[in-house]
Amino acid sequence: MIDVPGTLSSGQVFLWRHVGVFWYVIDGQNILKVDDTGVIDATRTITDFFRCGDDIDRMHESFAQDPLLTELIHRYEGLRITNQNLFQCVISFIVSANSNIPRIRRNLQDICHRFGDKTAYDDIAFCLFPTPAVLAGTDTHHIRECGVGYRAQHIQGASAAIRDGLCDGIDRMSYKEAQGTLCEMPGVGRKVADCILLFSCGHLEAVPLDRWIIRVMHEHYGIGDGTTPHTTRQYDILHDDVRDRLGPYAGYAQQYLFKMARNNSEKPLKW
DNA sequence: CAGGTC
DNA sequence: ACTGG
Repeated sequence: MIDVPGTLSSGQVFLWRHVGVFWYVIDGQNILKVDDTGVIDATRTITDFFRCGDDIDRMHESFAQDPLLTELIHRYEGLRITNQNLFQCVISFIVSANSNIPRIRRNLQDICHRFGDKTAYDDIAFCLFPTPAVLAGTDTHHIRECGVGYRAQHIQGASAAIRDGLCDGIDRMSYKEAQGTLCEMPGVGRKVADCILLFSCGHLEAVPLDRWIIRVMHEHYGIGDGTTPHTTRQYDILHDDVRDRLGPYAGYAQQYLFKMARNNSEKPLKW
């Protein structure tokens, strides 16, 4: 059973809306209609957005020797990793760098309202996510008006790269090969690449090392020193240690730990 | 200070 | 270095 609201509000998906008993998710040019069980309809092809094929029992077994993860998979039962539209995911996490989740949501909504096609579904008005060509052809001055600041240059450059085919066939690449491809885009470093690799490319060994996870890995596992790595080499060393410790479902483990860290923080979560 | 990058 | 909770 999928925990739909828990998954949508876990910092991996930003463009969703709760209307009545349904959730509507903007996923590229698609609108997904979701109820408590998962995706039930869509304006385009239905995607396996909640990765229903993942072997959750097998994941539980791989966490058996880890008391913390064993507790968290019960506390947050039904929390899933999503399988998102690649381009929207790239832009989402470029926007996320050195920002906060309420602001990321606002920035992405503004991008849809200014540059995405308007449509209606179930008599509700929606704006789709713009295509790579549209954002690539937009002056950075106008992208900046969405509140993204200096990230506007990165958004335009990454959009042009994807429009020109940089990421074609990325689903057939290995983790490292896909990472190298993604990191060619401006605004995409190791952490943002790991988000894309996990949430769009299905690489469950990808572990986005953000401030929260870095802190948790230090405090609960004694891995790293709790500070953000500032070179790719530092990031890679830490990533290897973290992945070795969390196992083949490290990406899932990361999402449970991220949820725990944020829920335990002093500040009430705003979204 | 915020799901980092150049 | 942008930006706002």
